[in-house]
Amino acid sequence: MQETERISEAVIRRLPRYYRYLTQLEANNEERISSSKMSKDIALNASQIRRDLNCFGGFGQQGYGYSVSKLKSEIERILGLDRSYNVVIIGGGNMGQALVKYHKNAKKGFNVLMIFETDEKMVGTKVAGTEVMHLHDITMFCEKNQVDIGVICTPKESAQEIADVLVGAGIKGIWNFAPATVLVREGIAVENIHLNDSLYVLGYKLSQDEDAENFL
Amino acid sequence: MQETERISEAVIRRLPRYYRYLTQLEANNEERISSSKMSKDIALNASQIRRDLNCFGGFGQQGYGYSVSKLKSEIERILGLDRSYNVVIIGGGNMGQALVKYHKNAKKGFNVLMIFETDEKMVGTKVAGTEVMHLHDITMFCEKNQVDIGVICTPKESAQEIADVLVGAGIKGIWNFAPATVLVREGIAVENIHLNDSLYVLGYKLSQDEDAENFL
DNA sequence: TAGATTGTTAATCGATTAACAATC
DNA sequence: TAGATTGTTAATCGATTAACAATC
Repeated sequence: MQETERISEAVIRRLPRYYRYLTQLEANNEERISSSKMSKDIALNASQIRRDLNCFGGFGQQGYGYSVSKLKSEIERILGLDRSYNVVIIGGGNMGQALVKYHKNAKKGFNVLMIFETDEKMVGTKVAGTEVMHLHDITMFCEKNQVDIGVICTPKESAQEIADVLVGAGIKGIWNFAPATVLVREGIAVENIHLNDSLYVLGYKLSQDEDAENFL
Repeated sequence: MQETERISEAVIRRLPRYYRYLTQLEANNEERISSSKMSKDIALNASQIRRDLNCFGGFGQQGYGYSVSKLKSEIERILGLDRSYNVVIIGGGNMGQALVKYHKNAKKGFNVLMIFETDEKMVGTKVAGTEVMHLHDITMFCEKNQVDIGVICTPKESAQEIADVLVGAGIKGIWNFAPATVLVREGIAVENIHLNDSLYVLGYKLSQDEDAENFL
């Protein structure tokens, strides 16, 4: 049981990156990979890679490296990609619609059961084959269908309120696309996608690089 | 000139959060704010907040706190929200389309000039009022229109190739939505939005919380 | 002035990297 | 066996937090 010591968030956030890389290696029929080769390809320190992977158990072999397929399936297991989740989307605007389509096409394991809206004109219609239900039925629906994850795609004003409702309805994770900080009780996981924030940071970096060039 | 010492990325990534909070305070007609009140409301350590803000100069006043409007406009300036950027989107699929609409509605300062596609059926049409041009004209277009930012919304296979083309065409920043690591030369800024990665991390956290509950 | 709150230094904590012994 | 590469300890680096003097 190597997993007793809590794994830091920094490590977890690198796992999907390893996973993407391993998927690519597998597609190229590579059988083995060393931390030093990996280091070059994905621009992470080799020590760090070995340390990260070792958090979950000794997947490697001295003198050989790591088996691509074994490592890939271990990361799959750690990230829970072998499990499946029930998902609802709140808000049927641009982002909500894009996410429904995205899930339909690509994401196994995350089943979008329903979209919730307050706009009466949308209620009863379908978006990419997924039904739209009125928001006031969300608690009932989530309880009945054992929903794991709520995706918040509403305007920022309603984000916290929706989060509270979701948590009340027994949801365990929130994927938040609203440009607002949502606070939840311990034991509930929140992942934020703050598009604005990211764009602002990009803007900042651009101006920094400009300064650096003017300085030369 | 306090900005000589390089500001860490961790600090920069908190600025949009401060900014969101200040916008909200301003909407509520709050004139002043202390680091301790802020700390409670956005769940960050008060020392950290003071330290972060002080990276850019002494915006506060002992015994009083910070002026909401002054602090907000300082952060605006630091993040470059007073500037404006020329943007192109590469890939007119779900995500590309959602982003065009998003920018039309909400984002001042980021002007989407053109969408690029390889799908001949889309070329020449418009998405939410923005024209679609064939990808093979992208270099010419970017050079002619002084494009600052390229948004990659293509499948992962073409992401690196597109990034290389963009950099070759003089672009300074990349907003990457493709689930792939893009590597660029120094001086080019990249911001990644890896939706899959974020969802995987959410899945991981869910299973951790489950474990914790079983342990009780 | 007294009270409040910043700006800043010092202490702590955690994450990254280097180094190397273990071992395939 | 010799060479390669991991797993792991030790060293470094950077970020966070606590404490408090400065000052409004």
